[in-house]
Amino acid sequence: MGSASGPAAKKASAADVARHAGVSMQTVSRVARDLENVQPATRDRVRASMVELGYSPNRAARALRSGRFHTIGVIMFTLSSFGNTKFLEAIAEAAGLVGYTITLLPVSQRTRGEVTGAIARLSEQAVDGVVIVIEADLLSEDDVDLPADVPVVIIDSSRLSERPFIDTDQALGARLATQHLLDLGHETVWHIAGPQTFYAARRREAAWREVLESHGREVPPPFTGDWSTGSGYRAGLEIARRPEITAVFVANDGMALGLLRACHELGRDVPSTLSIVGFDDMTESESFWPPLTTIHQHFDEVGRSSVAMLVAQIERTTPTPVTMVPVDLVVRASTAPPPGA
Amino acid sequence: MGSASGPAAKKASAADVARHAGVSMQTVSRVARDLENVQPATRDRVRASMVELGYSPNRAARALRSGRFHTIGVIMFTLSSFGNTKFLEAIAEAAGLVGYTITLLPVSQRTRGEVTGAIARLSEQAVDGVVIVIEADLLSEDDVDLPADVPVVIIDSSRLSERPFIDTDQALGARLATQHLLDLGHETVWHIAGPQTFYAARRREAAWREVLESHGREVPPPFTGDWSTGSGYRAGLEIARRPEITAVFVANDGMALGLLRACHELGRDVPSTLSIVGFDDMTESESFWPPLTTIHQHFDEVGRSSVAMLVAQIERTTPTPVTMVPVDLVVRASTAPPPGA
DNA sequence: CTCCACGATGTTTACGTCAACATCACGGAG
DNA sequence: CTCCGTGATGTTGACGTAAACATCGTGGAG
Repeated sequence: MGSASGPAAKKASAADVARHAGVSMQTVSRVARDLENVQPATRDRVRASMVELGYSPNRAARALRSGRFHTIGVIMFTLSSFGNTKFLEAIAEAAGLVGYTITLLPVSQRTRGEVTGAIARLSEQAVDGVVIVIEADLLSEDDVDLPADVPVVIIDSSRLSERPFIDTDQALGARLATQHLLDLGHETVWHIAGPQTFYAARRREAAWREVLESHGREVPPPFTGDWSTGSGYRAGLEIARRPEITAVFVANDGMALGLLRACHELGRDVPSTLSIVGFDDMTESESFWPPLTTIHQHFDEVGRSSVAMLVAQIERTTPTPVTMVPVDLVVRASTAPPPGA
Repeated sequence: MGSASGPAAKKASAADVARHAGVSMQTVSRVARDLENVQPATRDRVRASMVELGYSPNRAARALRSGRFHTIGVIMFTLSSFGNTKFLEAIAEAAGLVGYTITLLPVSQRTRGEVTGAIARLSEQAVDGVVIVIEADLLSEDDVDLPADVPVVIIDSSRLSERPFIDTDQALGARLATQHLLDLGHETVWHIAGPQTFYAARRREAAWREVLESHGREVPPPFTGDWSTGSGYRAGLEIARRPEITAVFVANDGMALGLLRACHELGRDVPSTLSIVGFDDMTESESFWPPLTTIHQHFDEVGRSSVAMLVAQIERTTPTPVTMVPVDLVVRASTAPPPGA
C-alpha cells in the first residue's frame, strides 16, 4: 500500500512534475537524465516531486524523440538447446550491464522462410540492433539480406556473412577431443556428428577428420544424429555392438548421453572398453555415468562479446574485434586407454 | 541487394507514403492497421507505395499514441533451470500468436531487494504487462507491492498473492510419485527435498508427507538439496550406503541424476535395490541410466495459460480462470518392487 | 426531385519527450 | 559603472502515429 497513488489517475508526465515543482518541463527532463547543469536545490525539489507523483519517463516518447529504444533483439530458433539458453542468459546479463533490455524475436520453424520473415520484420521491431543465433546455412547473404540499417551481430562460425560474427572455436574443440583420445592410445576415433545443416556440426566433423588424417589414421565413416539424446542412442546401439570401436567423439553431450545409455543396455563398459568425449559441457554432464569427458564451451563469453560488438555498432564506438572464443577440454571418467593397452 | 533503398535515406513515414500515394496520412494509417473502411483500389495503391518506399510503422510512435507496446515482460531469476527455460519458450510462443513480443527483465540475484527493484522499475519499462516466474517467498505482498496499474500474472502455486497466478499442481505430482512407490510394495518412501525457500519444494514435501501419513507409514526425515545435481549426489552418498532405504522420491530430475551417480559409484543397483522417482521430466531423463521414472510437468501449458490470462487483463476481455495444471506420472526403469518382494 | 444516411476519405490535434534556441540573473573585467 | 560572459532555466517545435471530428459524394426512400 505504501505510496498513495490517486484513484485511477493517469500516469504523471514531465509536465505534471514541472507544474508541481514550479519549474519547466525541460528542467524536469534534465533532472530525469541526470544532466549536470541543474542547481542542487532545484534538482532536489524536482526529485521530490517526481517521487510524490510517482513519475517515471515514458519509454515510447523517449524512443520516438531520440530514435533509440535501448533494446537488443535476439533471434533464435529454440530455447530448448543448452547452448541457446546459455547464450540468451549471457546476452541478457551483459546487455543489462550497459543499460539495454533484451527482446525475443522468435522464429518457430527452422526454415529459411521464417528467418527471412523475422529479419524482414526487423525494422518494425522496437530494437536498436539484433543478435542472431542461427546456423549460417539459413543466413547466406544471397537469400536473406539483412537490412543494411540495422546493426547486427551473428553468433556463428561461418565466414559467409560480411556482418560481424563471433563464435566458439569449434575446430579447436574437435581437435582437442580427438587428440585426447589418440593420446590415450586409441588406434582411431569414431564420430557421431550433428546434423549437416548446422555449420558447427560440419566444423566439428571436419576438424576431427583432419586430426585423424594428419596422424595417418583411418577415418571411419561418421554416424549422423540430430543433437537429440535419441539419435545418440540409436547410433549407440550399433556402436556398442562393434568391439573394434574403442573411442568415440560425439558432437554434443546430449547425443553422448544417448550413447551411454545404449552402452549400459548392451553391457558395453565405459570407459574400460569404450572411451567417449562429448561437446558442450552441459550442467548435467559431470553427473552422467560415467561422468563425461567433454569440451567446455564458454557460452557466457560468447554472449558477452556479442553484446559488446553490437553496442559498439549501435553507439558507434570502437568495435571489439573478438571473433573466436577458445574452449577447454574437461577430462572426466568416460575416457581411458583402449582395452589392449 | 533486392530493394533499392535510397542512399542514407531516413526511414519513410506515413506522411511520405501518403504523399506518394496521393492520399491522406489517415488513410495510410488505416491501411497499415488493416481496418475495414478503405476502398480496395485505394488500399492497393497505398500498399504499393508502402512497399516501394520500404515503409514500416514506427513502434515508438504507435506506442506513444496508443499507450500499448504489444510487449510482455518476463521476470525470472535465471534461465539455467529447466523449468524456467521451458516457461520462457512457451510464453514467447504463445505471446507471438496473439501479436505480442517478449522482453526479458532479468533479476540477477535471488534476493528480495533485486526483485523489488525490478518490479519498481516496471512502470518505466516498455511493457503492457508482466509474467513473474519467481518463488512466492520473495513476493509476499507485504514487502513487494506490485504496481496496481500493471497487469501481472504470477507463475507460482502460492496463494499468498492476490494477483492472478497459475502453476503446476505440485501436490498432485508429489502424491502420484509417492503413491507409485507405495503401490510397488515399498514400506515407506524417502525424500530429497528442494530448498525450502521455494514454495514448490515445500508443496512437494508436504504432499509426500501427507501420503505417507494417510497410509500410516513412517515418515523418514527428508534430505534437503538445492536442485543441483551436486546436492543430489551428496544426499545420494548417504542414501546408497543405507540398505533400509528402498525408495526415494526426489524433488527434481537434476538431483535424481546426482543420486543415480552416487548409486553407481557405490555399486547400489537401481531399481533392484533402490527405486527412484524424479520430478520435471526434463529432456534428458529418459536417457539417464536407468531411464528415470518421473513426474511430467506441462510447462508449455502453464506458459500458454499465463499469457492468456495476462492478455485478458491487458485487453480487458474475459479472463481465463485456469489456476492449476495437472501432471502425469511417467513410469520408466528406475522404479521396481522392493528387494524382498 | 429532394433530402438524408452512410461509407470513404481528409483535417486537426494530442500523445510525452528532448533538442535547439531564447532569456535571465549574476559577477568579474575593464 | 558598464558590459559581457557564464551558467541556470524557460519556450518552442518537432518526432510519427492514431483518435476525434469534419467533409464529400453517392444512392435510395419518400
